[in-house]
Amino acid sequence: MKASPAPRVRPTRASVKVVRTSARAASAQAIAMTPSAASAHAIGLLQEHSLATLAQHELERRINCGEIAVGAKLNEADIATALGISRGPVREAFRALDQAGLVRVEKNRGVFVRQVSLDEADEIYEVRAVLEGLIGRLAAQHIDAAELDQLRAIVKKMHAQEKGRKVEAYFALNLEFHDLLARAARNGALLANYRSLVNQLGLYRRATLARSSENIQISTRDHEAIVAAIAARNATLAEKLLREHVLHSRERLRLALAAE
Amino acid sequence: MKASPAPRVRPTRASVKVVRTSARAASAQAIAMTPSAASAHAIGLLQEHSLATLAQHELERRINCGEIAVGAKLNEADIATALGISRGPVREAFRALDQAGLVRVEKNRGVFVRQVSLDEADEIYEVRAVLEGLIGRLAAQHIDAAELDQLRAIVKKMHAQEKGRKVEAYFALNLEFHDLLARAARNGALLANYRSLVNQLGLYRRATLARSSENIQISTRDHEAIVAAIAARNATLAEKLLREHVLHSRERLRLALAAE
DNA sequence: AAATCGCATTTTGTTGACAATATGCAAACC
DNA sequence: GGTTTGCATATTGTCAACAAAATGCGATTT
Repeated sequence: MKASPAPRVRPTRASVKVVRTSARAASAQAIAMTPSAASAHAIGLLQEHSLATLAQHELERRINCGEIAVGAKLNEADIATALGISRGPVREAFRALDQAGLVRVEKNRGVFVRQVSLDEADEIYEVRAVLEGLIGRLAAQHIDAAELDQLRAIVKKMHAQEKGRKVEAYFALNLEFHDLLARAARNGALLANYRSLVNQLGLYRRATLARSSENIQISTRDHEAIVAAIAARNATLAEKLLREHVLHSRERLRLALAAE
Repeated sequence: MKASPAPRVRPTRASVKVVRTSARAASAQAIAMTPSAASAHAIGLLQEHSLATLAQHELERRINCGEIAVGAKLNEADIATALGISRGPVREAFRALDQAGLVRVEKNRGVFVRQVSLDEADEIYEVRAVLEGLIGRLAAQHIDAAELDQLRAIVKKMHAQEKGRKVEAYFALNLEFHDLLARAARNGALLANYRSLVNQLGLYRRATLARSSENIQISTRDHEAIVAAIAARNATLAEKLLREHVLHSRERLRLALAAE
């Protein structure tokens, strides 16, 4: 389910009609119910998440962290009982995940975690490169000081990891770096498409292997140059650097596979 | 969750096991069942489409052609009875459409055809511009002679429409032109993302109005230059022209709205 | 008269049951 | 021996009923 942060107009019955979550929370505060931040958060979760979206996110998590193997078959009944729900919401989650490119649904046969071949990964990387270029261009124009600081902090942490062999930690930092940049571009459609591609790239069967062989030092140098270009508000350079950075990543991935 | 440990490659009974649809169809031909093309197509449809995907495509069609208004509420029960099915498949279709960005699902309130604001349309156009640029670059490299001919035929038809006021026909040709180009790029991820964006742009509330005020002559000149660049295998020029073509379209859309 | 409250109705969320299809094994057949 | 055929099982597709929430209207209160 999408975020739909905005309008929510619904003009009917303006008197009784509340703007829902926000107005509801506001009135609760006005009456001094003072719900703890925790319970308020829980209420928000229940209001926003149906069992279907819950199942969707949980499956997404398990697929991304490798808990569910690529290519594995997802049994409706098993998943339903594992999550303590019925098959209906699980099926709905499957449809969303299929559209997101994380699983493929074969009628009367089942749903399988999508396999991304090397060729497909190449294709995805090529699209990601131009999107990332656009991210660089827009981020250079729209990023604010706080975000720039966060960017620098992430690069600093990357340096700290450089010597240690904590590849997983570096990988997480890398994701954080690029997602922060994508948000700083201030373009919702771009952000959604970027995240979708990254999600699908996570499916590439040997991604784990690739992580370990990625040349962290080079990658970190890339990141430093990118931050510098964005801090200097040089949109053209940021675009170029980010696009090339993605293509370099693809090249490193290819070399790592060839070296096997 | 049982986790289905193994990828379940299904190696068992290699003799009987078929690779499904393809092998099935092949064996049918081998036995000289010779099903008529029509019935073979029907069988394929039934094998591939569940009621959920059927509902999804039907709703997509009705939304795209304006039969279902932007912002309209989609009532589960109504749609189910209208399609002659139950609510389950309809709900599954909703999840897929939500993920595709065509509708938004609000828990306990219903699903609504997504409203795309002018700002959002701008954002989508900006993403589409870089994707279309990549399409131009790749199409210049990979397009074959038959596709080039089709491209030229479409442009020719556009010229024929130029004088007539058949805006709808021109609009359809325009879609066909760009989709053909997107296919010629030979990149599945790019094609999927491109189509998703175009689909969402179709939701822009005044798209119909914009079509009529779009300067057809300029647009057709753009198309001719694009075809020329691609025929000359000039990837760099094709990329530039297509990106600018999209941005010009956005500009025309903006002007048409401002003139209201 | 305006706002609030309560209740009937409508609509969505979830579930369990049933039907249709595919899968896997064993017997039969050449 | 290898292939086909039939049947038991498992899994998916669809449906209808139930539960929960929201909506809309009218009564009540101030």
